[in-house]
Amino acid sequence: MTIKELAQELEMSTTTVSRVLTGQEKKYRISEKTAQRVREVADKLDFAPNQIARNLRLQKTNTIGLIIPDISNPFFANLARTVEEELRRRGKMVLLCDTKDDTDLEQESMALLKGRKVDGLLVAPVGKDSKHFMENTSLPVVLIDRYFEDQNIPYVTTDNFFGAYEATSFLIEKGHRNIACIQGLAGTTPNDNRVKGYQEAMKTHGLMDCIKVVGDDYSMENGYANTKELLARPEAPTALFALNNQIAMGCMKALKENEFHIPNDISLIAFDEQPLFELLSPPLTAIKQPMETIGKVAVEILFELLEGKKVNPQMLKPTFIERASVSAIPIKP
Amino acid sequence: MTIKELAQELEMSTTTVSRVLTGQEKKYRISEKTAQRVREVADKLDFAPNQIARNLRLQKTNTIGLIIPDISNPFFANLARTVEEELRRRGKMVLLCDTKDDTDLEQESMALLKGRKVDGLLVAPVGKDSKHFMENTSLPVVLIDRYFEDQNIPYVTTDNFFGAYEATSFLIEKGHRNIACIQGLAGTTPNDNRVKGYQEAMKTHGLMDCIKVVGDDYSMENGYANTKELLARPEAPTALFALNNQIAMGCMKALKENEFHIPNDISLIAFDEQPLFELLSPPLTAIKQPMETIGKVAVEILFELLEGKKVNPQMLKPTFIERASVSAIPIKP
DNA sequence: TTAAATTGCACAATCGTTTGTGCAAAACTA
DNA sequence: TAGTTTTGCACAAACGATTGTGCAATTTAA
Repeated sequence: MTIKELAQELEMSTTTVSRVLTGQEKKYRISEKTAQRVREVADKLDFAPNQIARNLRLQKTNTIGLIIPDISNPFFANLARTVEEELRRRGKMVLLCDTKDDTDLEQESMALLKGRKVDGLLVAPVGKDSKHFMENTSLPVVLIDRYFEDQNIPYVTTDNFFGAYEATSFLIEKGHRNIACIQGLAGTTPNDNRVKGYQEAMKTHGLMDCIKVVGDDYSMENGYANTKELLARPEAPTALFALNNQIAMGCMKALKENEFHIPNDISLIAFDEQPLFELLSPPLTAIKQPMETIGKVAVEILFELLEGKKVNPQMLKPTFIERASVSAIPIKP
Repeated sequence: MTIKELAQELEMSTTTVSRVLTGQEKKYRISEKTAQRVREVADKLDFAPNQIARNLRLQKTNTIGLIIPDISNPFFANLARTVEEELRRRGKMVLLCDTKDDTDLEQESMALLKGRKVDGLLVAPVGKDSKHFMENTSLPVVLIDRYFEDQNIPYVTTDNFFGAYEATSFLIEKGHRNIACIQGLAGTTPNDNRVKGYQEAMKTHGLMDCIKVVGDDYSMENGYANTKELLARPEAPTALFALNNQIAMGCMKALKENEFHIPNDISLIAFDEQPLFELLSPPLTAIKQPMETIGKVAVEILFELLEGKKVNPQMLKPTFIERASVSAIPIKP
């Protein structure tokens, strides 16, 4: 059913029908009687305007593209959830693209979404390459989680430095000295800031020489392989700091295989929280990123961008969740 | 840049340009020389046709709506992942709707997506109410996970009866008699079939009188509360069968609080697998649904529907993953 | 050389809306 | 009553693509 057919049914012009249905009856002086009748009949025939045609005419799709590296990672799944909710609340829908941590796919996704004339883009970039972000200046973009320091694209992220600093300090205060940090993708801002937080905490406590950063990927495999390698060293660390949830899972798998028990044989802290962490034996100490807030703020910023306002990047504080995966060890003299 | 401008640049009609760009040059006898030139210039100015306009003209959006109850549940997140991947491979994009287990939101989502003229719908329905599915007969729909027996809508699902039967039998063979089943939303097909599988296994083994089904929701809270209640009974069960991952998590939380140790004090099996289950102490025995296959098959069926073919519902076999959360107990005489 | 067939492209309608503008009829003013 | 203002609605042109059809120009056939 088109507006034309509806107009025919009503024996009036599409113009009038359209104006009533878009709530512009007063602006164009449609009589209340006519307006009533239009609404009534439209309702009865449950007419809904063709969005495609509207989009074409209005040059606006009320659609936002959401590009994330891996929706099966609870971190991003949670993000997607709040983003979808917020956008829907504001009358927009979301086109989802999963880039599988692949820069090419990310680039392709951006092109596809741009071709579909989305009103804006919410991107948790893979992070290694940023040039395609600069080529698409016409489209409002807000970055989430990972961002680019050398570029002027608004972003929302966790204060990764702070979180890592706090966690590392906690380990040190518990008496740990030999703390290994297993990192994710080097070169991406969250990773690098977490590493910096770790390093800074070590330095502050005079443990400059103990700094040990290994790994190169946000994956379980990376956590697994590097933990294995660390355990094989003559001076195995007394504590591990895994820079994301996947890595932490790899750590746990390796520890389990080698029969290293947490926290007696070794301590573990993970960046990123996950519901099951609480239920592990022992429960896993973690740094929780404020996912809900991140999603909400990202949408807010995007809307400000759409309204042509100036916006500022946002850095949100994470929460340190102390659980039983860290043991106190006597400080060696 | 519109096709009109491009045509002006080339000094020819939009007709010709369009025909070349849509690969119909032979059909309409455009000379190879002209075609070449069009492609060249289009490429140089990197022209991309406005999808909205195409959509309107072609009455087709190359977009599929994906409606799921909760993207933050790993089960659905994994589903979303494979669905997105498959659809992209076939040139479609996905509009995501999270219904938060709310029938009203589900209904609203369907209306929104229909208004946006998606080519088809992939829905993991909340499951309590199905009338809105019947009202939208015009749109190809494939149901995932939950479906409606009294209606003729194609679906893809796990063989829930089989999975539950197998798991329950396993417990019985290990010597368990007092096995409690904590269910999800009664009235939804997956739940009911799982319950039936449990019941059938009990009956087959002469344990008709031991059947104990409690609970009413696919949530952690439900698992938690009912476990607490079960433990408080004079005859606490020796094994729990949690009908999904969330419920299982609730069980574990309650068991932990009451200092019931798995598997010595009580055994636990979960319907649904999750990466972390393997890393628990002890690792959790689970029934794994073939998410990848489910996603792929759902997309396949949807495409057959789009091509106007007849399709059949699909029921896929789950995999039983035996781990250490079940203990053998001596059989009482 | 002329008629017929083929080649190469353009005109204009269409998809379903929204909206600037125009024009009667009704209401008001003097 | 004649002129002015207000009211109520419709015409037709966009938005940017695709496509059935028509019509010259060229090639082929006779």
